[in-house]
Amino acid sequence: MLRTHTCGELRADNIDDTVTLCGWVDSTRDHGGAVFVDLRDRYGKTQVVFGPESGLVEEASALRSEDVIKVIGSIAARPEGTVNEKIDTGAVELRTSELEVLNKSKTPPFTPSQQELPGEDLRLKYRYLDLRRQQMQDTLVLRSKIVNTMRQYFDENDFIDVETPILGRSTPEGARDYLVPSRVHHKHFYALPQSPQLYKQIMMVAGYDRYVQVARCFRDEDLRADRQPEFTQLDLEMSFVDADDVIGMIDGLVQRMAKEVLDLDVQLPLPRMTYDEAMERFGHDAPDLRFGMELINCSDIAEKVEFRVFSGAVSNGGVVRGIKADGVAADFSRKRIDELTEWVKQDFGAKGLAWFRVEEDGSLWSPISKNFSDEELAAIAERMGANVGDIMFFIADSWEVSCKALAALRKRLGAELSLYDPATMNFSWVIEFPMFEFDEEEQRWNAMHHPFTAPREQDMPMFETEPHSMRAIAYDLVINGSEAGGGTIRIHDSAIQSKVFELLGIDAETARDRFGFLLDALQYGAPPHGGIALGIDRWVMLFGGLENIRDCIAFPKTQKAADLMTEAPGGVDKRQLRELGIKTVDE
RNA sequence: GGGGCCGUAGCUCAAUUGGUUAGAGUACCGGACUGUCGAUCCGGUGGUUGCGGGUUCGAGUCCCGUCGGCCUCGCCA
Repeated sequence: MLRTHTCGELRADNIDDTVTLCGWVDSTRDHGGAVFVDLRDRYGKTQVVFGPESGLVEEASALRSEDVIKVIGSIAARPEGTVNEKIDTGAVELRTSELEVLNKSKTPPFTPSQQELPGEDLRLKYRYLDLRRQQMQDTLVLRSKIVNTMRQYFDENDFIDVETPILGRSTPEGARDYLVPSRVHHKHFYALPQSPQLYKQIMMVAGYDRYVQVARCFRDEDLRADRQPEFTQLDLEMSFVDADDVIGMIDGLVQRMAKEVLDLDVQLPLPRMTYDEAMERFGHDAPDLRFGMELINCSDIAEKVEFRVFSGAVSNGGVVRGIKADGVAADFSRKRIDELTEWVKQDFGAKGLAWFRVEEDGSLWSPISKNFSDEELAAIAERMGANVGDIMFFIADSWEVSCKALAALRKRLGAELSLYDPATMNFSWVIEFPMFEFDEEEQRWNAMHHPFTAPREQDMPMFETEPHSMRAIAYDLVINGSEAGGGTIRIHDSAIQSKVFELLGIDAETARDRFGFLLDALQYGAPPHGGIALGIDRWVMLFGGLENIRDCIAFPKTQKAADLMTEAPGGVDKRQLRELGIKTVDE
């Protein structure tokens, strides 16, 4: 080692020690006769002093931000009154006797310690500088801790870590695949895995009854603040289990993670709610349970009123549902309400946003209140549990639109009105998801999770009669209103698998073509099995209190899926394309 | 593919809402200074206002297009 200590470990105990430190120049304070340098590495900062006796003042005054240097000197207590309480090494300083500039830095576009964060494009272009920032280091350390804790936990529980292929085969279902052309087989392509789903089921057939993997997954879809084209899952699968076993295993992980990472005691079992209840009460399959403001269904009252917007929505098979914000009516100007209205219209296709304010006398006021009788207004107020000063928002629309719009409104108001402490952590399960959802555009059924998800035993007779009512043995882990993981018990019976394929419109030939290897495997002694995948990037976001998935990943992509540092994706040589049998087209 | 916000000195921002020579802090360069820790003080360099077009006597400001970053709807079994 070029150094004897790190920049974060020297204390009063080290006084009079001769030490060698290496690191980056964080800042310099040049007093002419003496120069002070804060030397930084990932462990901390240490003040390095170049006094006149060192003979190094001239060299030291030429040091600039991010130069990499090595210094040798003795540790001394700082003079009375010059102790720096802000840093752990603030009681001591290094009196330099030798200075070696290991590498001079160009003037950086920004420095890791500057108070104002530069624009994100610049941070991504110079990611190596951005990663020197304390906050990025803390996050990557947190991420490492989370992954290590997971690995350790599953190792203790007899899981076997198995790597599955990155080069796989495209399956048209689900997200868009990233494709990799084959040089050997022209016109044929590998697909990068959206998840190791099929492989892990094969591992169960192979008798490795507890599989786990930290798996990179790829989906070529548009990005969001919490979505990257490549992301990491903690993927696991277990044999001879039911949903309770998988949920229980993850419960234990959550408890341990909360304790080790946040020193938080979590009571088990984690609460569970059905999908139907979540949609009814919160309009979302991953409700944030840190605050109330639940959705309240007023359809039965609304269907009888004169006001066509309300009654018409119900008679057309829709609903009228609302949420209530307690005691903050005065905070909602017409302008603010108009903004919310525009938002639910633009983003969720709502036809409008009705609202009522509870006046001092307890009556409801609204631009539309003249369309309601006093009795009807009273009924709404009673159903909503309205009190003086409350404001209520209603969506009169299809069930789906009411869910989307109100869930989004609830989430937004919850944050804007500070209805919860952002530092709180809430863990829960949402279970019994629908097996199928109907694709209106293509007029066919889709698997809500994937086509290998097992239906509940009692729902089997509904294949022919009401597939929309069938519920899957599925479970999503929800943390603070985010889906932090999801899994299912799989079908291990080929007769049931056939019925699912049939309903999904996948004929036997197509099924063979796409999943033949899995169907074959399931016929050679497949144990009952199921599993789950946890979104590691999101766990880091949630445990780190971060708003942005890019801050959880060392080298993330922009919204257009580009890497600003490497400038990927990039063009390739004609020769490379020729070898692959690929021609590009101009638009 | 749709909606929205943003782009001015290396960086973070301002520019009296279309009006004189585009400013400040910081960084950088030079000078002074032996106890600072956001060092201080003095001086200085630094601009195709993302790019292209248009409107206008006049555009950083308005309009159109385009590139890039972010948020979002669709999409993400």
